[in-house]
Amino acid sequence: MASIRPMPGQVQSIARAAAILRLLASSSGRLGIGEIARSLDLPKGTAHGIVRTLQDVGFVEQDKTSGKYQLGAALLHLGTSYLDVNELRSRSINWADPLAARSGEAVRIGTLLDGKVLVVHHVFRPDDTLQTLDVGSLLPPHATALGKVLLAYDVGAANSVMQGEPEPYTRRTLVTARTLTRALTEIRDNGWGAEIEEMTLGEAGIAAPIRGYGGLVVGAIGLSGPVDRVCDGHGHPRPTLVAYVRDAARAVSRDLGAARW
Amino acid sequence: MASIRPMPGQVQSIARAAAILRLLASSSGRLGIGEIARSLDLPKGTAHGIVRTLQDVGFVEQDKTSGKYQLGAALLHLGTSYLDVNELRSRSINWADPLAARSGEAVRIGTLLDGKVLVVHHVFRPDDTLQTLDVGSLLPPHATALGKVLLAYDVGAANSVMQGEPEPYTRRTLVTARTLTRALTEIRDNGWGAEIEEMTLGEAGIAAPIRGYGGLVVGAIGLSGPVDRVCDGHGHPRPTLVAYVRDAARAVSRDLGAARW
DNA sequence: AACCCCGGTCGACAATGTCGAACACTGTCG
DNA sequence: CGACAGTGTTCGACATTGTCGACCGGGGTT
Repeated sequence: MASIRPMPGQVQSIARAAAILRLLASSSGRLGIGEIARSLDLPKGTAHGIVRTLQDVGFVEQDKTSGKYQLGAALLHLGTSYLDVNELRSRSINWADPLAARSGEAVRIGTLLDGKVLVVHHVFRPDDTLQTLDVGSLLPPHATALGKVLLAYDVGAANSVMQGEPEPYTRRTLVTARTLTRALTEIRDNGWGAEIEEMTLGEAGIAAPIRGYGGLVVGAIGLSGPVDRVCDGHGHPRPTLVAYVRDAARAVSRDLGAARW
Repeated sequence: MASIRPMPGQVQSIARAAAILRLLASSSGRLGIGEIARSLDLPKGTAHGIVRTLQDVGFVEQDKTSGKYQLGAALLHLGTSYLDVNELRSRSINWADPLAARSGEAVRIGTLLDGKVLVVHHVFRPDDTLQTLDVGSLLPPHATALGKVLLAYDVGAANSVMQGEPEPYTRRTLVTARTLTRALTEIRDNGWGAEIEEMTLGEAGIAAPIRGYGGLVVGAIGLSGPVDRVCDGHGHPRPTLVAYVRDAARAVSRDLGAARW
């Protein structure tokens, strides 16, 4: 195989199947065999064989009329099964609700997946309504409080993010390597991080790292809401909210077995 | 392989990988390589190669201390990506909320996956609190209103369910082939179905089929709640609620392109 | 120290999946 | 209306690919 990895054994048919699934997930909507084969630089026949198998196991479905393929229902159950097993999530739940209640804001718990922030738990803002559950969503790491905290403790991910031109969502989004690195070191010094209108105007967030068994950062917990509620008059995150978030992060870390936190 | 070969070509390494994922999903908790290999009757080395690849693509994770494997985070995002594309879900959302509001009960939309009911959408009971979101869960088909409706229009699935000793959850659960077939024909005659304390005591549900493009049943929508609210004094589902459910099902079917409904 | 389990590795063999051409079909263009 | 450019799909020959079973290195328990 022309792949760059002479790793100790990789089942490339499985790797290709995974690539197809990722492709289908990224390009929202249905894809044809030709598009799939072209995007992944595979012979049409090969791609078809893989897709047929994926269809047999329920990982992809085919729209009978157009013949195009999309993700299958079996993946949904696998995904939620992952949530049931995920220790970060299960330990967080008990602490996320109180944090949302005390702060009055929406709370999310995320972990790093492939350089982006995967939301594994989400508690709605207590009073409000009409919020969309974004468990399972991928958030940009450089423009969210959760993401920046996670990057601060994962140099590899931080580097690869800075390699690839972070997208500017607002004027305040950190896009240069210099500003990002400075923000990350500041987060490491403080033990928490914030984001103010870097993702969407009028919104701000506060997050703190969650540590697992060996003291390693395995996730982050944070809240987000309107700037005027999250920040004080000086444009800084309200200290009380910061304390709430840090307390919650510490509590989850303790539950996960992180010794000295 | 041990399976028969009626199909034109199956990439068995992918099929095996899928089997491993399903196995990990079903047996909640972590599994070792040995257990996996034994359960699927594979050589240890082979199982290891597949699992290693699945780990590289993020579909499984390994607990560093115990060495055991569990589902990976990448599946969560794939699963929710499926929800974004799923037409049944996207069309249902607009009608599920009103149904929940009018009826005052929780609403769920499900489809058949591998003989069970996969929940693709879930609207909480309006007033109440403390409900767990079970999007992505698998419900027993023979003991839920959604399930029985789906079985009524899928003879294949109905047969395989009756083959395999349905589990009795309460005394009223339908477990024999005779009672089940009679219930299914009744559902077909009426165009809707109900379930009263067949899954959990004190709970009842009403459901109606959702039809897709060719008039084929592609899912079901239903509500569930306490018996005394869902049923009238005679122990029958309240006609008004039934009408609500049927109207919602018709509306979704129309959105999906089912002509004469 | 022997044992038995674990997960992980390696290499030889051949069964396996890959590949590209050809098929059947659709809609569109000239 | 015929040719074309698409589509998804099939098929069979080839050799690349993944499989397999023995072997390695550790941790527990006996």
